[in-house]
Amino acid sequence: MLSIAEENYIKQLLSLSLDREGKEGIGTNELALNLSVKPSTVNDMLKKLRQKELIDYEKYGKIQLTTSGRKIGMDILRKHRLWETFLYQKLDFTWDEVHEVAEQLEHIQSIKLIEKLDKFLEFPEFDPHGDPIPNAEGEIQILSKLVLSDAEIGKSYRMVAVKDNSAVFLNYVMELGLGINNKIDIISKQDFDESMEIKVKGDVVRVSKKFSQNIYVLSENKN
Amino acid sequence: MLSIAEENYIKQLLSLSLDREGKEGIGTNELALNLSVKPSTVNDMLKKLRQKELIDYEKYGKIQLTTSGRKIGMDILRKHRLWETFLYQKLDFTWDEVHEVAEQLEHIQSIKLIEKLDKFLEFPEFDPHGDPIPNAEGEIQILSKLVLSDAEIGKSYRMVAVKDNSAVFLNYVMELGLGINNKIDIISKQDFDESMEIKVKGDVVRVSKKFSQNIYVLSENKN
DNA sequence: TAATTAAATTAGGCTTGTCTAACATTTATG
DNA sequence: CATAAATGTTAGACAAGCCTAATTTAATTA
Repeated sequence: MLSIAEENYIKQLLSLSLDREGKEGIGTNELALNLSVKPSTVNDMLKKLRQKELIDYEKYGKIQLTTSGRKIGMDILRKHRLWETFLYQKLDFTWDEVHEVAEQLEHIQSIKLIEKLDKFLEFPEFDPHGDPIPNAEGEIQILSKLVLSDAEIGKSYRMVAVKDNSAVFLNYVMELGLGINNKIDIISKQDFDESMEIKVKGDVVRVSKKFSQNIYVLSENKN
Repeated sequence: MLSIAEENYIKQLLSLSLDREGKEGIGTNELALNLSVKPSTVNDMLKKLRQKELIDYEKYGKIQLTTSGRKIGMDILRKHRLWETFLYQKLDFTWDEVHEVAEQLEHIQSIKLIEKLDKFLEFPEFDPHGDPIPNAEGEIQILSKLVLSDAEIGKSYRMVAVKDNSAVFLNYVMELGLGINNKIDIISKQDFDESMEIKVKGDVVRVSKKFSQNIYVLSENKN
């Protein structure tokens, strides 16, 4: 069982390696900066994590998660994103409030809790920020979400999250009858102002660029 | 902000003082036993808690929570019992599984979280063990729950929890149309086998002693 | 490539929360 | 009421995680 501190190092390593798509390894200073601790502290922890075979790392070298380190990181990320989804969907937290609390909740140790939470939330695929939730095996959906404004004419998508979380925006979204998991067909796009016509529940509506940039969708088409 | 260790000491002190209805204070050894640490460790912590004015305590004397210590303890107890209720009611944990996980969840720091959780659960008054949930002011309902078998003929009660949590029992409870918050009128009691007739939703049914000993109720009568 | 800058490491120290072992005080009992 | 037993306290040690200051290694650039 890892301590909260250890979990936070692993999580941050995973997050940094996801950002850079696993190219080159991560440095001590960089990790220190992201965790708001001093490099010397990171150095101590690196030795411990290497000892536990959670990272590959040698003196003055770059840091990389091992397979088991990565799995643990994914589990934490999964918990974080499931809790964010819970706070957002069930407790009416706003988009920007969820992160801080999820930072604490992600360290609760109980496999059963996460399984049951996942079920309670009806197995969500994306968190309220539109980021994919890893499955229990620590795998992340290959399909990555995109912004509605980048959608292609004639194709179908599924709304998975919103970017803007203001009341005005959410009200507008609701008025259009749009919600999480709704299907959206792209009817046409205007080159002039980049507005687009979309079909939602049988109705065709025109939305502005500003609007479509704040909706995350997932492609429903064969890949 | 208290550490998790500090919170656990306060919580245990509160729990012990509630058990003995606040008579004499609590001893170092006793506390150590309950927290699974050594008396010397407790002694160190006592000095710190006194420093923070959370306990009244002097060398070789007994320990008592101060008003602010008690308030903090009540807040933790409130969180613990709300989380237990959540796990039980929303995530389908069983009666005996909730405690362990709630021990962790009770230390999450977010007033908003607890307020929203309370609302989500529709302001429950009792946890799945039938223990009262302190309100946001750290007050506990004066009305204490009792076992249905101790109810008085002619009076009305409200079901607040079950003691037995087996599937067979819960099924039986459901078959009778009985659920949390349902009103129960006590019609009669048999001296021979201590079975009783109760009225639930207009229907009068007879239940055994074994049954009535596993239902917690709250008196609905004037006090 | 030599010198400078940046990055990483080491050494030593601090706090928290724990321990063991020794000592002090209270309480209970013969 | 004196002493044994129980309870409580102190001293000193240790691991985890953090720090600062000094040092070493690697990377950049003049």
